[in-house]
Amino acid sequence: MNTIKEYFNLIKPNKVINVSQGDYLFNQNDAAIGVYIVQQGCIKLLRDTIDGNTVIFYHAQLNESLAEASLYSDYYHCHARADVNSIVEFYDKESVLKYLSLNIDSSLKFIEVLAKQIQRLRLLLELRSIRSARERLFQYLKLMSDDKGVFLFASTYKDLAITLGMTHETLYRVLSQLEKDKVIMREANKIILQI
Amino acid sequence: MNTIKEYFNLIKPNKVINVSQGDYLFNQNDAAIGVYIVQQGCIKLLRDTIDGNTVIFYHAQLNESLAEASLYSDYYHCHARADVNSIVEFYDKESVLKYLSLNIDSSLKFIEVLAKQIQRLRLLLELRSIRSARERLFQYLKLMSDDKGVFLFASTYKDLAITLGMTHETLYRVLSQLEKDKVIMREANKIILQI
DNA sequence: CGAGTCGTTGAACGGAATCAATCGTCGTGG
DNA sequence: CCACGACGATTGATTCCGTTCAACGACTCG
Repeated sequence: MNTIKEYFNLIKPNKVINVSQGDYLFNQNDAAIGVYIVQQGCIKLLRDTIDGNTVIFYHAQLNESLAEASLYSDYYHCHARADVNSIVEFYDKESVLKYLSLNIDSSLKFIEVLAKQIQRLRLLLELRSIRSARERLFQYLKLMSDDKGVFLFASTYKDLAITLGMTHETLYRVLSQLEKDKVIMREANKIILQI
Repeated sequence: MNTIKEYFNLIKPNKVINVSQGDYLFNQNDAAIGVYIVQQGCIKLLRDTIDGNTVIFYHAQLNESLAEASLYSDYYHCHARADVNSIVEFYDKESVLKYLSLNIDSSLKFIEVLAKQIQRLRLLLELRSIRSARERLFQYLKLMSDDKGVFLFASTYKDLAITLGMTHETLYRVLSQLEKDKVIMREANKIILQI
């Protein structure tokens, strides 16, 4: 639903790229040559901060686009890394811009995708303004879980910690705290909110 | 340059609204009825977190649009408050969407504005991942200052503290620390980086 | 099998939040 | 017009929570 793929099908990808686990699709400050759509696997957008920490902006999943924001920028502003072996389609910038300028429906869809991105980023920013680690995690889980209170995570706890702006040690601690207080239950790769 | 105003001039605003200092143009969870462009003054987009803190997403200045991201959403996701007496133009959602669907150039410009927003938000998120308050402030100043190292702030120190995700007390402390260490100089409403 | 990484817990430290108090300024209303 | 209140700017003292450093078991992958 939040994918642009369906509105993007009149244009052919320039190429299809295999990215092995751990490899970078592109790096921060590389020339921004185009956008990508994930066909298989998952690409993570991240940046390294001056003090050696990491920020994760986005996990691009199946059919989701990435680097859209770089359409109007000369270089990429973050790294794109594959956590698992992944396949992505590449669309060069000129073709995309031309395509958008000819297909108003796609442009509108693109606007929608970008607007959603903005809301997602604002949400992350809001979360970061919650000082308490426990509360920050709890609010995140509440936001990200489905109506049954189930939160599935594709990624690792370490990544979750990064997303939440805390160390993984702190995350483990607040997780077991919340579990002890019967606020959550943990299973294989899901967390269940007790409401 | 980052304003949509110039590409938005074929459409007439539904109305022009005066917002007095301290008043809210709209509140979080109000029905999203349209977008606004600042004609005079400054509108701040903000949200309150669960623990009583505040997040500032954006300061919309002259000719900048606000609430664009709400075009595809049923309600506003944040508050919009005027810090000074301000005047804004209002464009209802349907007209804007219709206008965009008829004017490909405006759509593309809109995409550009949204892309810039995303990059700004990512920057803020990156800043939030810097743990040390001093370093966080320093990086912010480096990013936001001009090539002479001058950072002008329209707003107050308190708002700056909120933007940086720290208390105003902490901000004052690191400010005077940086000043003592001759990293910055402070004047009326500017901060000058010594490089 | 060993290297590497994730998940987990413990102990100690440090830095930012919190609480508190003061000063200056600005606007307002009696 | 001046007193008063509100709020921004500033600094001090104390507390507390998250980081940091460290160690260990489990698991995977080459």
